[in-house]
Amino acid sequence: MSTTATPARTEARSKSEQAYEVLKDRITGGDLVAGYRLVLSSIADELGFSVVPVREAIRRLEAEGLVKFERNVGATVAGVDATLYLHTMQTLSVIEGAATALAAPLITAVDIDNARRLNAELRRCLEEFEPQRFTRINNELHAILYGHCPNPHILDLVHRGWNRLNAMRASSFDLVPGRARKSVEEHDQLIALIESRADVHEIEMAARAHRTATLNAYMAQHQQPASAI
Amino acid sequence: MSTTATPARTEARSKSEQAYEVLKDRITGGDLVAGYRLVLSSIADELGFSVVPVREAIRRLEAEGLVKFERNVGATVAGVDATLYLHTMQTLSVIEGAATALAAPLITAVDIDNARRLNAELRRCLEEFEPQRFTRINNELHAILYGHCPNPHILDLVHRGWNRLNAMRASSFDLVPGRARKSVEEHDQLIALIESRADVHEIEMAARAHRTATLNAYMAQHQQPASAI
DNA sequence: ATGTATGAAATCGTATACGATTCATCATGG
DNA sequence: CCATGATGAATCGTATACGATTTCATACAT
Repeated sequence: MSTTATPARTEARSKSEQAYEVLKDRITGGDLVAGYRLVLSSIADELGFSVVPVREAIRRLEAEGLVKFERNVGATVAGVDATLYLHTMQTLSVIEGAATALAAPLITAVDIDNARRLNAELRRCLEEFEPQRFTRINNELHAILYGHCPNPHILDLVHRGWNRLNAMRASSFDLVPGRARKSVEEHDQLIALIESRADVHEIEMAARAHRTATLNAYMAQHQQPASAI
Repeated sequence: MSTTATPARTEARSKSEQAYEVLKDRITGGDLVAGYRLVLSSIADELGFSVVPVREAIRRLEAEGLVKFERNVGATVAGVDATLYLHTMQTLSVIEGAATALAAPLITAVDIDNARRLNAELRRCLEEFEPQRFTRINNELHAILYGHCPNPHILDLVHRGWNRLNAMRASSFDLVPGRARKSVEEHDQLIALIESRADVHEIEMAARAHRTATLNAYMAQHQQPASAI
């Protein structure tokens, strides 16, 4: 305690980080719709900070692709352009596929159990029609599968991809009607593959295909050509 | 003189960007050795700027992994830890493989010609022993192969990966003696594969293997276990 | 009526100033 | 002699202030 009253805890995160967390949560949580304009002074006032840390937070969000920043004009929440969605999904298919493959050899029996439990939850969400919950559980399930990836860079890229995707409200499954059910089945196959210690390359391709299938379903519904990889 | 003499050209980049460019060039150019300490006020004085834009530039470099930043302590040029090198190479192998595969169908005959010319240059660099030039030409050659990748996210990740790698002086080939010669041969095979419009998956695996081979050579020399993917 | 010039308002960009934190140094007691 | 706590310098974190740029509305001329 430096002065007397307030402990001034050294572990307290900086205001830049606080602003970053708040804005990130709002964007990925869907509170801020795409195209929403982020004005530095307004946000600063609301948070009780100065504009400087807010500015830094926004630049950081820009680097992660969650907001678009134009010089001397301002920042807006990144839009959901169809091609942007395509590119994000494609990138994530590659990265998450690799992450899942790298994590597969290190997965434990407990992880497998948890994954199966979550997938059962997903089935229940389907029956009771809880899309919100479905999306959340789906995130957790995949996080288990790629979580042991020993390469922090790749892990970081996966997280960024998921963030961007979550920011695009109507998270994949709302967009394509029949997709969710198939997705759950693919989870079963993928989990079985990992459990059996299959070839890492096979696992990678399965994980990639799982995501690419969602993408293709989306593309088919929106009548656009899908590029193969 | 901002009022009358100088038109105050609107195209001038902001000081943040200028600082970013300068620092990035110094780091990737090898002028700043790993571990070098970046003090805000010193850099600001040297560039004639205030600390604010310099700070922003450094945070941006941090996001790209070129500098390490510690709160209330300062920034240092990111180190060349062996495991960091491994992780960066592994990530790049995945990303660049995908980028090359996605770009392959869009490549032109001119590109193929240029690639072959550059690879011939590489051979000459080997004979005349010009490692610096080899690294530069090698960059250009790969840039041609993945350049047409239609996914800007993936392209961006590739560039970041190369930046990080370039920042690690002793760029791969100085580290492993016999590797460069084999690398040139693999280029020939990869170019032929792309020219023949081979299966994109095959191209992806070849491009990935090309980079993984460099990584494995490095690992073998440093007696560490290589993880398979 | 439409296009263009002019002005004001909004917002960003940067400089300066000061408080907060970390780290090293040194004195002090065991 | 070593451990521990105080003290100071170096550096980062943020607030405030002001200048620069963009944008939009308005008035004017064609």
